Amino acid sequence: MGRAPCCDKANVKKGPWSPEEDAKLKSYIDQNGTGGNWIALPQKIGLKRCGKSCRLRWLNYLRPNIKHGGFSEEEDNIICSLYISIGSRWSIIAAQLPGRTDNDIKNYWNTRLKKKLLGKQRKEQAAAAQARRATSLKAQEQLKRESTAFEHHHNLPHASSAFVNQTVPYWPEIPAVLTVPAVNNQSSYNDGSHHQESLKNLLIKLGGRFSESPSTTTTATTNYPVDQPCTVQDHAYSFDMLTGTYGAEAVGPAMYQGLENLQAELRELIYGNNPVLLDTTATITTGTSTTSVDSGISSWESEMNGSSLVYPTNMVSEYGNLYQPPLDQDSAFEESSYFNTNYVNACGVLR
DNA sequence: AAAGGCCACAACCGCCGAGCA
DNA sequence: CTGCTCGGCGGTTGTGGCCTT
Repeated sequence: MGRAPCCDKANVKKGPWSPEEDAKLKSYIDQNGTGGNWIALPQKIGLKRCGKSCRLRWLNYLRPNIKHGGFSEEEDNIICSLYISIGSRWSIIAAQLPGRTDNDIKNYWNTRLKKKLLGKQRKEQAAAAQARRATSLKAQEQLKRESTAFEHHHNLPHASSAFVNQTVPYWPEIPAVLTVPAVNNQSSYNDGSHHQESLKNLLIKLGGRFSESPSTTTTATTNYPVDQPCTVQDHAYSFDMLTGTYGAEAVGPAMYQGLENLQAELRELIYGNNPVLLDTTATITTGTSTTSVDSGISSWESEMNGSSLVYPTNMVSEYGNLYQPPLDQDSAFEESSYFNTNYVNACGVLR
């Protein structure tokens, strides 16, 4: 048995509000306030409306100082930035924009901002795909040359190594988690998992694809998912995402020596113009190897101030996942004045 | 000029959590 | 502790106006 309806559905009017209804509601609330009981309010003033409908009408339309339409660039940026940080918490986002309602912002996001982001994303996707094809081809050729030289040096029959015949990608998958800063004074939303989920959802909505592996948990060190297709980790390589170098236990590091350009290109490709991925604060575990690097808030902040936040679909899909800075970054962020000062330019992508 | 498609926005629906008896 | 009510929220739908063909 379901819950009792909030009102008698048969006797309430639905659909657009008439000016008379608006006037009745507004006049009553102006004089008496809501009385703390929206459900009873429509009966008091003789409106055949559901109490929730009255509340919504008041909050979204009749309330004083409500702004409609005409979002400024700054408002765009704030919405975008906060959405990336906290997800679809429209009421919180609305609280940062005086005169705007959560419904307004939600509509604006769904009808315009999201499309703007997608349009930009597609452009970047096309460019990145082109770059990746070129890089991949180059790497394949180099690998072939190295392999041939290796075989020749060790007097091995050509292409006898199973390694050569495997369809191993030239770079590892990126861990499936990523942490973004919390909004100041919104403690209920300061848990890292929520941020990860929000951003993950955003990227999925924008066309990305994520592994649902256990690595989506909030941990500073992440193992690659075991259910992924053949990846570098499967072959016991370690790969420093930041320097592009392979670990000592790697099976075939020599095959990658001399590929400095490739490393740089991969770094550019993977991290690209990406504020989070560019953050050089990862602890990345590839198989059995863990690579720790510097951590800090400042890099996130600086990147947030100057970079596109769009994650090209192909990067998300091809590399599977994003990486997560150490967890304690979240709490450090809560103590910073990040959102009081630094969120505005985060969406340069919109321009 | 008319029809169909698209878009923006208002409003509704249903779930959830807080507060209270 | 439990169950109920209400407010709040986010997702979804309906509708009217504008644009394109």
